[in-house]
Order: sequence, then C-alpha cells, then structure tokens
Amino acid sequence: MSRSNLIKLLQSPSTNTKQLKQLHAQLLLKTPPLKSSFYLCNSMLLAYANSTNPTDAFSFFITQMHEHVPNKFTFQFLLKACSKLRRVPVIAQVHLMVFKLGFSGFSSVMNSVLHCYVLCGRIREEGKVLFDEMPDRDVVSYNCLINGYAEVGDMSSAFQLFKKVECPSVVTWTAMVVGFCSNGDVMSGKRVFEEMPERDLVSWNAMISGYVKNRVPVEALQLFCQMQAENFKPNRVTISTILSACASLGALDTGKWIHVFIKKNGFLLDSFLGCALIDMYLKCGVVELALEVFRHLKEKNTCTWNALVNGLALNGHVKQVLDVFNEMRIDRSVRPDEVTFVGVLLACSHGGFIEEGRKHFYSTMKEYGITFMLEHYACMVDLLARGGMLEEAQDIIKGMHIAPDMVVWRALLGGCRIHKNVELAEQIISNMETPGSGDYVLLSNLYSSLRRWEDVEKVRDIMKEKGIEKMPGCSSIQIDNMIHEFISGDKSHPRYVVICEKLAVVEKRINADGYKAETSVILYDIDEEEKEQSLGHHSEKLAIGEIVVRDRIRFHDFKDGACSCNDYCLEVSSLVSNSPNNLRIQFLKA
DNA sequence: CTAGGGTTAG
Repeated sequence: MSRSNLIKLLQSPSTNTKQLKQLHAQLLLKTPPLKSSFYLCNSMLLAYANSTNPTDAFSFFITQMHEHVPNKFTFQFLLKACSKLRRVPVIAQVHLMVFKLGFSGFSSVMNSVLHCYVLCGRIREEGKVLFDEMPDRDVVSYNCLINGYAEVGDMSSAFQLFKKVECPSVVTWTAMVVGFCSNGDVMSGKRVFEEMPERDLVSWNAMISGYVKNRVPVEALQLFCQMQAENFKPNRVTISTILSACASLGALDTGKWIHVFIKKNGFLLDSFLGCALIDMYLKCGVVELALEVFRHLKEKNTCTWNALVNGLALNGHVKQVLDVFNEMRIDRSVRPDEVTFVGVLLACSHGGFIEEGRKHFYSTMKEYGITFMLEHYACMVDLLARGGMLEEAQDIIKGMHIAPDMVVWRALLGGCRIHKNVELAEQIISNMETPGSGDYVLLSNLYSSLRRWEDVEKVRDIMKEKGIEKMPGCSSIQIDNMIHEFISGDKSHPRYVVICEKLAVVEKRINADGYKAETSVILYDIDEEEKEQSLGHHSEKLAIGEIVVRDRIRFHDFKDGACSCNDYCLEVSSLVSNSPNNLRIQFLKA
C-alpha cells in the first residue's frame, strides 16, 4: 500500500476498528526507519484517538513512538484520546509529560489539556489553575473555560467570561447557547442564539437540540424548518436531533418523512441515526418498523440494543424484551449496561414476571457489575408490591444505596392499595415530604374499598386544608397535525393526545385497512376500581371500538424523575400557552 | 504536509 493511500485511509471517518488494526500492521512494515514516517505515526495516533477505542492510542504511543521526539501534534492527538477517557489521573500524567518535555508554551497543546480537565468537571480545580498560568490565551482557551463553567452549571461565571472575550467566534456564541440550554435555561439560550452575529450549521443544531433537551420539541421542529428556509442543509446531527423531537411528540408522520429524507440523501445509518430511528418508531408504537431498522443496521452498539429493549418494554412486548435481551447477552460485541436493565426490569414489572425479575435484579446485574439506579429499584418495588410481596419490596428499599425518590415510594404505595394494606400506606404518606393529589386519592380509594367512610372524609379534609386539588376531567390538544403541516404541507392523519386523570394507557388505533398507525396516551380515571383491575398487568382488548390497549404506563415514563399526572397536565398546558398560535386546542370526550 | 474549542442516540 502506498504512503498516500495509507494516510487517506487513516484519515477517513468510515474506517472501522478492524481496518485500523490492518493499517497499523501496514505501517509497521514501513519500518525502518519509522522516523521518516513520523507524520504517518501521528496520523495513526489520531486515527486511534478518534476510534471507538481510544485506549489504543495510548498503547500505540507507548509501544511504537518512544523512539521519536514527540511534537505538539503528537500531544494534541494523545490528549484527544484523554478527553474521551475522562479520567483525571491519566490526564494528569499526560499533562506532566507535556510539561517535562517543554510543550507548556504551545497554546494549542495547553488548550487541549484544559479541555480534558473541563470534560471531567474539574474547572474549579486543575482547570482554573491551568488557565491562570497559561502564557498566551486565545479565543479557544476562553471557549474551553466557558464550557467548563457551563459543565458544572455555573452559567453566571460563564456569562461573565463571555462578556470579557474580545472577539468571540461562532464557537464562543454556540458554547453559550449550549451552556444555557443544558442548564435548563432555554430562554437565555434562545436570546443568545438570536443575537449571534453569524450562525453556522453547528449553532443551528445546538439550538434545535437545546429545545429538545428542554422538552419543547415543537419549537425544535419550527427551528428546523426555519433553518432550511435560511438555506442550511441539515446533516446527520440535525436529523438525529429531530428524530428525537418526533419521538417525544409521537409524531410518526414527521418521523417517517425524516426516514425518507435519510434514504434520499444517502446518509449512512450509523449507530446514532439508527438508534434515533429505532427510538422514534418505538415511541410512536410502530414495533415492526423499529425491528426492520434494527435488523438492517450494520453497526450496533449498546445504545442501539438499549433503544430496542427499552422501546419494546415501553410498548408492553414483555416476552420480546426478554428474547432480545438474551440475544444481546450472546452477542459478544456488546455488553448490557445499566440502561439495558431498566428495560428488562420494566418489562418484568409490566408482565408481572416476578421470578424473572428477581433473577435479573439479584444475580444477572451483579454478573455484569451494574450499578443500581433509582429506576431499577422502582421497577423492582413495583413488581414485588403488585405481586403482594410488600415485605420484600420494603427490604429492597431498605437496602438501597441511594435515597429512594417519590417514584419508588409510589410504587410501594400502589401495591398497598391493591393488597389493601392500610397501615403501610398511611406510613408511606406520612413520611412523604410533599404528597401529591394522586397519593391522597389513592389512600382515599383504599379507605373506601374497606368502607371506612370516615377516613375517606378525613383525607378529603386534609387535601382541602393543604389546598390540593384533583386535576379536572380531561382536555386534549392536537399536536401532530400542525407539525406535519410545517414540513410537508400534508394535513391528513391528525393524532391526539388525550389527558384525563391518574391512570395512563397507551393505545394503538387500528385503521380500516388493519394498519396500526396511531398512538395516543389516555389517562383513565381509576376511581372505578373495576376498570383498573380489568386492565391488570397484561395488554388486552377493550371493548371500545377498534382500540387495543398496549400497556399501562406509569406517569414517570413521561419525564425523568418523579412525575405525577398533574405534572404531565401542566407540561401539556404550558406547551399550549407557550405557543398559542401554533396549537389548535380541541376538546375531546374521553 | 498534520491541530486545539461549539452540535447527535439508549
């Protein structure tokens, strides 16, 4: 292989790990003398640093490059590998080497070091010291520092710095947009974005992703349209962000349109796009298409598998989740992680598979060395509590290495109601700092199922005293229609999100041609005990026209962390009030 | 000959 060919392949982004190893072998054939090929060595180092396995860059550096005198590029590439590893001791070691070999005067190298510390959240420690000691700082140094403060959530320091930068670049501006958005202040992010003197594709992507992160996917789609109107061509980053917006809206038509867009433009389905597509189809309830995308994917990593596992679990395909999980365990190229087990346990809890759930929680997770998260505990408590194993559920809570949140307690509380354990329910509620209306209603229902009418009254009085109100009946908004119109001008196939009270049921509507297309979220009133029991754990048919109940989902499925029905209603109504011109509100009968 | 900082998934 010729030298220029080798370089071309090393620099190509589509070269995979296996090919990289072959190129490495080719490179070794060129010795001696490697010295004349020092540029080649640096290219190899950079290729490893950019690969999925950046540790290879270190071994290459140690075993192959010790005979050479490294230059500033060698360190920049090595530091790139460091920034992916995110381990402070490793960074410190390379930093020391940089210092000892006299590269401290190169601002590009020092910026790389600074960037590494920033990514580890060490802005106030090593980052600050380094910045203050740097001989000549440029815009890049300031950008790193701004990112560092944003990373630890200190936007006021970031903003102070931003104002001090003499000649801020697009990158500086974008860093501010990203900083505000990822710290939950999307309004400030928007303001900075609008004040930017010039924008490039990355800044558009940053703002769009800011909207998605802050749960205003409709704004994201609007900006996506505006961006195209201003003649910016979306790239794969834009597309995967937009797919995520579609997923959180259940906007299937738009999502499908994007899928066509990907094919038309010949975008390679990498792990990011594949994952985003699978996630979108599953959140829209179209399992078949998600599976099709998954089967055709060339590169699958843990995220891809997780998208499938979690999406199937969300759709109530319990058996399939467990099958896919077993398939994943056999595949040696991926390793299940904590997110995988959220899906697995969620499936067990939805299916009422107590033994299976116990097996994974008590043993499989240890086998893979998984750190327990709140979600794992919540699923397990839910599963056991529903199955009547209230004591075991309590033991799990007692053994938690992190403080249980509201979701965990509510899972236990739900079990108390089903199995009529008044004492425990009372105890849980009295231990809650801020019980929500749902918690009181649940307790009240428990009392009434035992015909303890006086206690029912008492709960009602407490609620009145605390000013807690039940969320009123139901309202609905028509979202997808509008989004679809933005993009294609097509006004057919509107879908609805119906908000009622308490119990969420995801439904699939079967069209006349038998094609399952529409997904809605309906929150049933669980005051009627009978209805709740008839829904049970399993998906089953309801006698309401052509509607199939896919699954019950708990409220926290909509949002990270604890989330009640009220939260969800508020979220929807704030969406309505934030963009009154874009949403037509329509009231439906539940 | 090369480069450092801002955008994407579960």
